[in-house]
Amino acid sequence: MTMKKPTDAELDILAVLWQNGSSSVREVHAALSEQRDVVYTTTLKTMQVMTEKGFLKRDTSRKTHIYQAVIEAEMIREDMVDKVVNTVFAGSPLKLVLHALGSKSTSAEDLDQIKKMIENLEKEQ
Amino acid sequence: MTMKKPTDAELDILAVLWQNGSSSVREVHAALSEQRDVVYTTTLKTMQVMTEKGFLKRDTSRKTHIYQAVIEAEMIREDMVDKVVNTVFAGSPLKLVLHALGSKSTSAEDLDQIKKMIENLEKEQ
DNA sequence: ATTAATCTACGATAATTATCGTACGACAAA
DNA sequence: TTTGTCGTACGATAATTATCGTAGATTAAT
Repeated sequence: MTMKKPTDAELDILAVLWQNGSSSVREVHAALSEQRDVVYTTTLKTMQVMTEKGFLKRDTSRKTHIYQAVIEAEMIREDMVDKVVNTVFAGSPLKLVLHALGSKSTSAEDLDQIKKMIENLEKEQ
Repeated sequence: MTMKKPTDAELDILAVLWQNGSSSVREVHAALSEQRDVVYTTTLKTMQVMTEKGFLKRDTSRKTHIYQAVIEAEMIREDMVDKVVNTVFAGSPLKLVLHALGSKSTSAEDLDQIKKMIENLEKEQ
């Protein structure tokens, strides 16, 4: 009973729902349109398909259906990170971490949090 | 002239070539077979298509062609990490880092390296 | 020289994704 | 009540991926 993984386009829609919470197609489409060109009915259709697949569920009690993510981000993080690590980072999580720290500007607070995390990990060992 | 991104199956093949260096189809296929079930000619065909796309180039001077990756891991890291961060980590690189540190057992040496990296970043600020 | 093993070429097709257009119902405004 | 807006349903199809099977060439082994 393994949940099939969402496609690229589906992932973008899930991201919107995770970010903003349950939304109408119109709302999701507005957010998507900021990233790339897409027609309204394409978004609609994709969300309907995602509902069939079990990724989303919806409230149809009103004219404007409200969609909610069923699958949670936590459920696919592991797989996605593994894939990235095992392909473009030669299987080394360390490289991924160093890359993430290096390429993106990380705030002082964030660095603090990471240091705390490291201290905890060192205690465990 | 944007390089189109490799598909999932293609990425697996690239990973093998990045890891082991230029290889024959037979060699790549052997590595792939350890991960999942796939027929030899499928691997062959995919690698031929990848060559057409410009992801690979090959030495055909001998009977057994030797394939080499043209695209480098560095060229698509950014995009892949961005995608992961923006979808399953709510746009926060920090969350990705904490996740990577937490879920995988990180060695003391690795933690040390990260600490050094953080110190350097703090100096810069 | 046969036979067997190893490879590439390549067509075919299944499967999956991504995109749109059209139809049509509900509802509100004029 | 007619018209325009907003929404869903859904078929169709293009585009892309993924997978195999078969044919035929080359090389090695007997």
